[in-house]
Amino acid sequence: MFSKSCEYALRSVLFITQQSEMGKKVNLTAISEEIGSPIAFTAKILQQLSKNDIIQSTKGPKGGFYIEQSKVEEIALSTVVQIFDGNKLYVGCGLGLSNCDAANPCPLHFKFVEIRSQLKNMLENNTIQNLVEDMHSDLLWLKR
Amino acid sequence: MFSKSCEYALRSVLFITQQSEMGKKVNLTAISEEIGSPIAFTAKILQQLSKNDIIQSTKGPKGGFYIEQSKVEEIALSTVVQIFDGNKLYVGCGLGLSNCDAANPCPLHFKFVEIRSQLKNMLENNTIQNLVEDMHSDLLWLKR
DNA sequence: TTAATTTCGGATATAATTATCCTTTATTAC
DNA sequence: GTAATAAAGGATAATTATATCCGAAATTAA
Repeated sequence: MFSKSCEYALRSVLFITQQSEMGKKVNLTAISEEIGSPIAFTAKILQQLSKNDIIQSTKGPKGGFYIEQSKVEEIALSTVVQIFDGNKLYVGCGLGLSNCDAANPCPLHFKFVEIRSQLKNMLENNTIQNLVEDMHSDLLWLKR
Repeated sequence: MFSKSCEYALRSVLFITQQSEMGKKVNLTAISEEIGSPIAFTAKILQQLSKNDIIQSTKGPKGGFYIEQSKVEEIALSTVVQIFDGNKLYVGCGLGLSNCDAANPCPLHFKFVEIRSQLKNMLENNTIQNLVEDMHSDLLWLKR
């Protein structure tokens, strides 16, 4: 459904948010261990998240990654997904036809439209905050 | 959503079905031209479909691919998707966590479960026949 | 039997994704 | 200022998905 990059990004963001809420910065090593992702690859993901202004970072000792509360409240999951996977997930034809749309639908068109719009809505209507709220009951689930 | 292989497979099956209903076999060249797919790659897809007993084939002049009416009526889209993409589409955690399930859910778990089950149901509850019925009004949509 | 047509199957090539390695830059503490 | 820590960024490697090529096998028609 999502690319590995996107999955790692979402998990990283959730972990960073959890730690930021406790006033803690986290470094690359801690993140990749916590979310069970390859460390060097995760570094690239975090760079992307940082460049796209989802998370913040500071270099040097006591440095690491963190996220501002305003971002936590404002940023939807769709924003993160967009950065890594674009909009291919909920845009385009289920059969891969480039000229398929409502006016000229392939046989699967309308069946897909509803499912995709639900997925889109889910990602657009849930902020990072919404997810982290659900996390508090169980802190173990980020490990793979 | 689906892999290229899976998309080509679904489109091939639809075209073959359409032609089989008119009593015609179709060869590789015709299929790849009709559905707009790379010819040699499509050959591999058709081999897979044939080995998995979705479609039939005969070699030699006047040979080609066709599909039995019983298959058209019985085979669900999920069967084709399963062959090429396995069940990764509607199974497993949205965040890629291996130990995520209803008993130990990640934050996205229940939000994904419903969307995925809809997708699963859509693929399981629609036979090739169902799709081809929708095709008759417009024969052009398979071209990409 | 020969030639033409068509699928089958193995080997290989290309592209995209995932992943690693290493050097540079910034920051902190001493 | 030196050493340690940590992110940033460039180069490269490994893996998977996508795609091509070519010869073999089967079938048909003449």
